[in-house]
Amino acid sequence: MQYISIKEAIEEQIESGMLAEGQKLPSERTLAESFSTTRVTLREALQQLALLGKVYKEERKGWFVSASPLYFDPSHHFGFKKTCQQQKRACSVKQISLERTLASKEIATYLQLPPFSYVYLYITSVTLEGRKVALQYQYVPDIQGSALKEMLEGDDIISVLNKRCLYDADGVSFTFDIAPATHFESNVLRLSSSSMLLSVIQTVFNQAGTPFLLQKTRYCHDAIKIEVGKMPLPKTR
Amino acid sequence: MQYISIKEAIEEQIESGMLAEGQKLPSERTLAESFSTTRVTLREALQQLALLGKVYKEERKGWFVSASPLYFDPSHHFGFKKTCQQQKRACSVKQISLERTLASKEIATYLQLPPFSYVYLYITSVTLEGRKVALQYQYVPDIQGSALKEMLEGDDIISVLNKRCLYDADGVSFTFDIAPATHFESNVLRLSSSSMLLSVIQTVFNQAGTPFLLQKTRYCHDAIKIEVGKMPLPKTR
DNA sequence: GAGTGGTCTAGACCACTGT
DNA sequence: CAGTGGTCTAGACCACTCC
Repeated sequence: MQYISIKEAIEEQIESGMLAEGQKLPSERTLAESFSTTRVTLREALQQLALLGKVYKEERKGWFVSASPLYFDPSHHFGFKKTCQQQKRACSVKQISLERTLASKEIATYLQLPPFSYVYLYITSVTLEGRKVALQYQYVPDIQGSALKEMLEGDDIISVLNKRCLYDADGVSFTFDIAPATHFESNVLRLSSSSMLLSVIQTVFNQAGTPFLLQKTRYCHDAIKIEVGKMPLPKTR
Repeated sequence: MQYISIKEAIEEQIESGMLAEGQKLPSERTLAESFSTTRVTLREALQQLALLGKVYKEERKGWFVSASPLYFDPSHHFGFKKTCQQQKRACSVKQISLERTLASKEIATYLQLPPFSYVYLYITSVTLEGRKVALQYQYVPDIQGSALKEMLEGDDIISVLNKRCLYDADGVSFTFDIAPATHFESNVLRLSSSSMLLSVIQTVFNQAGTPFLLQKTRYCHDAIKIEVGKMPLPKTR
């Protein structure tokens, strides 16, 4: 198993600090030659490292050393901005689109809406220290959704909704999954079309027990780790 | 992108019911010939399907169609047995090993133990309708751990511990992650050494707020889905 | 023993990136 | 335009499974 030893060799380079966080690895051809092997075998080794979260790949750009992850707690309704502030990470959340659309069956079920309901869909991207690491789809029922029209670039969706209706801070349920990136997601996050992304789907309830926000976060597993019901771990950066 | 259309062709065969749950796919060589391509490209297509959770692979056995998943809620301390009963799935939990061992740094941190503490490590495998789909590592501090000696094959660890100390049903915190299977895990679950497994790490607290059980579940993502704070979804099987 | 998946070689062409 | 990653071909040998 040649690719195992190649994996370990590159891993050691990273652990030892020879390759810094965010640094680009040499080209696949160069690396393959270094290890006297072919690109196929080399890519196998890199894919192992990607699974481990040590490296990641940008479409047609190359392979990069992963930075230390952000810890995210989906049992809160905090946005990424607040989470990043707490962990002293430089993060920016950018609007991609905002539209009113017919709720899919899945969305309607989560939000307990009747058929043919409309929802507002607010899509944002999350950039952590220069790298796009997540996409967020936020679905708001039509009733409160009109509040979003007043929203300004950079506003937190929860803050805006909070002006309209109070919510119960404990009222969050969530789901965890894994799925390959869609075409849209690959484009935005600059991933290969084959990349896998993890998903967290959070439903936020108001005090009456009615769901009023569905938040689906699709993220790169090497960049964001899920920590439920814990304080963020002390970081070593 | 030939592998995309191959992926979709096989996917359609599965969705249409031509390939039943648990059924073995034809050999890679046969499939490659069917699609007039090489094994490399074909395996790319199958890996995509594996990411989607539609198929899975057993080491040196071949590719199989995934069955519908079990929904597991880590915010409870229910074992798999109870979860399976609720969802009317045939599941068996089998002991692999039980030993007293020095707590690693990670385990000691989670269980809030001082250095050089001993823990009991109870390892079980979870078989869902004939397929091994998960491994569980359960760590119990030395104090309560001796109770495990009385445990019989098939006993639930929580039930046994419950005789010794009461616990607070809400006192569960947990973490998600993803990591490649270890050598041991590949062997037990019959996976390729390269396979990725999802992890849930649950810490169960007693009424005094002291952690008394750490439970790490390593599972195949196509076979088990995480559902937090929800009732199991209605199944269509 | 035939067939399988696991691993690997040594190329190739294309679309795209960065300069 | 040179170089890169994305994709693909057409083989090969080995260890293992299944019959």
